[in-house]
Amino acid sequence: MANPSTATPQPLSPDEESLVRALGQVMHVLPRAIDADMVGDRQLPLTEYTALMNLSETPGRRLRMNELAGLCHLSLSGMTRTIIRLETQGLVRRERCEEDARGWNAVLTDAGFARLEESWPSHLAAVRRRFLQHFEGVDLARLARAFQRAGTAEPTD
Amino acid sequence: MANPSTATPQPLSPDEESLVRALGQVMHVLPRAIDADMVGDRQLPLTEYTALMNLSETPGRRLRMNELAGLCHLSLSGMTRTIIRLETQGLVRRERCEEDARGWNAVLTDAGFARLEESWPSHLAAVRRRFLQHFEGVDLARLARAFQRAGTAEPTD
DNA sequence: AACCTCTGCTTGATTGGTCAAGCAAATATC
DNA sequence: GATATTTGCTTGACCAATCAAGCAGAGGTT
Repeated sequence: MANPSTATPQPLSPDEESLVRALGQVMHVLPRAIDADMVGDRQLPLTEYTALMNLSETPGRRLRMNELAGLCHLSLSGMTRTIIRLETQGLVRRERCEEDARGWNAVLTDAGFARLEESWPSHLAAVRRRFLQHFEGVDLARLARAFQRAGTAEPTD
Repeated sequence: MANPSTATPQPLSPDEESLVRALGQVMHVLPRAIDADMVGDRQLPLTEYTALMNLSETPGRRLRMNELAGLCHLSLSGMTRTIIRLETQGLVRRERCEEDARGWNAVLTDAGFARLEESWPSHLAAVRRRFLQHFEGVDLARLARAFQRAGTAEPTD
């Protein structure tokens, strides 16, 4: 990508403009709102909830730090720190990886699973109230595909 | 909000589930990608760009800290710090507010405006490539309205 | 088997944000 | 018009994330 903006692209149309602005606002408001709902409700911040949730969906309820970080959209060091927080609460335990002694597995404890079960209704409700509720009548599957493209695709140069 | 999750709401459908996951990813990836494009291109981080942009769209190219913070989706103290960064680069100047001596106006300097003009093609290109491009064929106006609701609405209890 | 080099994770330093406390000007109340 | 309260912004303390450097185990090459 030597100089991606040699030619100035088409300015945004009014619809594009308001979509971009609205997305900016949602990206700011939504995680805070959901996090606040959950913390107020069950004392479990969104980052930690996400980690527990991803662990719970996995056979053996365990994941390598690497993979978990990817699933949580966190850097490896951010993940380390999150797991440490969870470990001190007894919600997660770390075990050396059997096939590769450099690796660690984060393992969901029974307490962690219980905590997750306790929290998920609160999370679910927050997601519905704060987000999904406002998309009645929108083609969700199509929208999801568009977001997946935007989230994963490399930009066309 | 005494206990918003007394009744467990309906679990997410597969479409809802993947929309939520995809949104999570986009919220993580998109600002970083755009910011990286812009920093690589013009050395102007997204937060600072947003501040300059909002100032430029205003009569007199000036705004009270309060209003600017709202437009930039930043806390007042976060805004103070951003403006300080911009001030040391000479892109913004602060002036006591005439009608209310407690208040400050952030004023876009000529250098700041020039910097913005220099950067906006890069920002525009990034937004198109990283985001809008993936929404061909989607009803943008309708989508924008849904996001506005999600961003501004108080949740229904 | 001794030696790179690579990989998986942690740790230290920094950053960009938040909240709470502080300060100075404005406004209301008596 | 003095005092109390509120408002607008800044400052200090903190926090959760990042990046870069470090360390220990794995794996190849000779």
